[in-house]
Amino acid sequence: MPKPTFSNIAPEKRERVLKEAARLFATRGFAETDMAELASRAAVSKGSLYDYFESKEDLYLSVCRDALARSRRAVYGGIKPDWDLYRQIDHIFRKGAAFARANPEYVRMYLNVSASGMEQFADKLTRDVEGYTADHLKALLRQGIQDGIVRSDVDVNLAAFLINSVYIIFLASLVSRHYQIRMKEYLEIASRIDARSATEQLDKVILTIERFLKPAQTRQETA
Amino acid sequence: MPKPTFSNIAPEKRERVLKEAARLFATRGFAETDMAELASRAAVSKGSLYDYFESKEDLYLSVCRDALARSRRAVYGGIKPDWDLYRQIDHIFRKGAAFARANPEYVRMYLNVSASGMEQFADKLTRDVEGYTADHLKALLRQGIQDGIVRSDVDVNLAAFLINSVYIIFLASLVSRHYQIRMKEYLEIASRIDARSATEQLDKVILTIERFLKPAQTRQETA
Amino acid sequence: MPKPTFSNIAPEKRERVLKEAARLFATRGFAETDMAELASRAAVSKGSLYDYFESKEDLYLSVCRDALARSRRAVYGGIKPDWDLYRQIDHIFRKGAAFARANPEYVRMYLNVSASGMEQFADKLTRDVEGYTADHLKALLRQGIQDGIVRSDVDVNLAAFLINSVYIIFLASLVSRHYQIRMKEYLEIASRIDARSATEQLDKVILTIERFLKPAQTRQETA
Amino acid sequence: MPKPTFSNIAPEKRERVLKEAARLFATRGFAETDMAELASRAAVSKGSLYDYFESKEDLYLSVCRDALARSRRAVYGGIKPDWDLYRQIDHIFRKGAAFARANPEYVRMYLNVSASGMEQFADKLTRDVEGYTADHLKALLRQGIQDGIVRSDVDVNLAAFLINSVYIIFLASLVSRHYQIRMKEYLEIASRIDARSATEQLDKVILTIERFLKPAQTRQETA
DNA sequence: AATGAATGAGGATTCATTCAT
DNA sequence: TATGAATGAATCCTCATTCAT
Repeated sequence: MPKPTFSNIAPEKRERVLKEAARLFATRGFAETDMAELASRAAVSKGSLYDYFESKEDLYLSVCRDALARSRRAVYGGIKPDWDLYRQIDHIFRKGAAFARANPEYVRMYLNVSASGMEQFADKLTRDVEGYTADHLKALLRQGIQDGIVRSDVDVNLAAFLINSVYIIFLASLVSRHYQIRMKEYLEIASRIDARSATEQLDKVILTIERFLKPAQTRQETA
Repeated sequence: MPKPTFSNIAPEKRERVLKEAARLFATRGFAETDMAELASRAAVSKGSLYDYFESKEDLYLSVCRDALARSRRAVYGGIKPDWDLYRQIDHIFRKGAAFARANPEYVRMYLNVSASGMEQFADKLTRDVEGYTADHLKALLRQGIQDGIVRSDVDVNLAAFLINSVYIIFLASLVSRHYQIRMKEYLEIASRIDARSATEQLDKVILTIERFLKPAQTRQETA
Repeated sequence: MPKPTFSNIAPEKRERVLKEAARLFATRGFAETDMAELASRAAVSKGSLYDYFESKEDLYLSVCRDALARSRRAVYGGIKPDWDLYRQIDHIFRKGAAFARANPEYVRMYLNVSASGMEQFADKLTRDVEGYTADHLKALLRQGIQDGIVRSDVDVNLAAFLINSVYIIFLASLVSRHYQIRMKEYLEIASRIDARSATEQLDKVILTIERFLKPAQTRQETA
Repeated sequence: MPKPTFSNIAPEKRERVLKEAARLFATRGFAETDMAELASRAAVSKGSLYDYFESKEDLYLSVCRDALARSRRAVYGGIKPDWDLYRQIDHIFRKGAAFARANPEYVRMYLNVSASGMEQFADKLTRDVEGYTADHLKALLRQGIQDGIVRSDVDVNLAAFLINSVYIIFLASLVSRHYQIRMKEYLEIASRIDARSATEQLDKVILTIERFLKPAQTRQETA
């Protein structure tokens, strides 16, 4: 909830503020981000920042909401409703990974919301963020079972939970130092994780999810 | 690396410092934790804290290392080497969940290391933390394949990565507000996640992992 | 000295600005009053405020002068020149108290001028405010002595000073938290000071002043 | 309620802080006083100020309480319990005036508490300050009536209220620009109010109070 | 005459760390 | 080894005033 002033200013300025805020919050974290530095990077005055947002918290929340909208557009925007579960999962994972590579700051900010001291933001953001994805995945799974392309003994809620967990950790592995190191340790990758190696792993992950979901006969056909 | 002084003081004081530090860091996060408050909670003087540790960073790192040792003991301590993969996974997940419920501060600190601004700690901790688990899981998987209790088409590294990812997210869901809300959204749990409902979900998760790993015939036998 | 612009605008707007300024200055004090808040309460733009007045100081001064004119009209307006001292004092005290109850903000602003940091305003306002009252009271006292209704041994200047002092403190006791508490402590009033109890005390104050001024024989007659 | 630290530091430093705080608060007022300037004047660091006091408010309150104790000691300290009303009033007014001349900052701070925005301080200080004086004056008046040195038709509470009102305004006239100008206007004093002219007026004020309180016969004897 | 976005100096408060005792 | 007073840079936020429209 930015102040009304924020919608009155030049769109480029608005973009600049949101973008630099995301970059800084994603680099330093909420507590360590300095409003003065943010203002100077966004080429606005400190005072203006407070004309646009009630507080640092409000700014953070606004950036998160903006990030959410953007990522949803980027990941879910191109989906055709008639695509089946597997095509949609493939699309979501690939667009998600591409988005994470192009906008690592947004994924970092997502991860930060699970850190200590960020509960206030989780309370205001998480249900919104996760509810959408959860509903989407569950609907797809249910339809998949109905259509016979998903094993009927799959627990829809748990499967959605697990698929999204893998999604989160995979994206996190593209943007957070900790998860990067971890992924390299697990997948025995020596070099920096570049687009190529990321895609390579992504292929395997998607395949694994499919194999896990498809009914026995279907799987054999695929193999 | 605490200073030598830290090993000379009374063990109860040492415990108190580590415990209160973990609690505070896990509640507030690194940046927001106040050394003065920490000192007062641990009933030592601010000066003493700096007699024991080089800096706030050093203290944080020491607490993390201590936490790692404790959690490893709690989770891997009771494992008999001759247990097979499934028995070990069951043990690890259950002990891990119990540990997370008993010591949420340690899991929270783990999560914090993936947040922005914590890269310095990830660089010093992550490989250690993850390497051990990764090696253990991979060895088990390899042995499992050799013994014919794990599907031979499983990619060992990726499977270890995925199993551990699920483990992390599950524990996170027991201690972090964000992941709690998320889990409740996915698994459609209305009430607080208590020991009972956590175990219930855990059973399903463990079962799902098994089903995913076991060769077709084995799975059919199980069913 | 508002700018000429201020006399060109709609009278209702002029009133609104003066009234809201008085209310806010009287509530927060000069330093703590925010020109932005004032503008929004008066439903004018911040820019307009500076079209009407040179500065915050100028606005404050203007409000004080306006308050002075209003209070003089309210208190001295209804006096007939042929009334004697006692009738006029009675009238002044009662109209003054009524004015204070109806417009506490003006009396509060008067009190504020004696606070630290307000010397600039005292220099510009006090002589004006006090000179008028002093002259009036002294003239009345002199006439009273001449007419034999005031003790001849009364020091006119000091008596005027004391009468007005009592007047000030009494009005202050109707509008300022500090003087309210003080009055309740002295006069042992338990409840809020309402119109009834204020009038009751006022009667006694006026009577006391009369008794103090009247020559011995006159006083006995009165008793 | 300063923090315990404040009682641990060197007494000279403690005095310095209280004294410079009183000076600055009395010069600028609460809102306009800068903690940084105060720290530098008291030759302590800004941080230390916050080791001694919870906040600016706490510091202000502490200075007021200290001022109250000092002024009470200065004014009421030398009184012998067997002195009669008139001797005590004479003593109080003269010591009060001397104290105000020697420590104008304390009287200014008293006046500030009645200004807008200072209600929080009035709530915490006024009853204490005024209760003591009120009780003292009322007891003296009651005793005076009993002893036949005070007119029996005097309303004790109101008389105490009025005497103290005159006391307040008189002291205020020694320290506040506004009340100084006002006094000069009323008493037609052209020059600065120095010790001599102040004492001169004080004599008259005390005499007037006496004349107002003494029974008719006594008064005639006095005259 | 009116608007409201923009500015940046200013001000309260915090906190890691030091050091004399 | 223990203490806790001292420091001052750092940081969030405010606000009088200006000025382009």
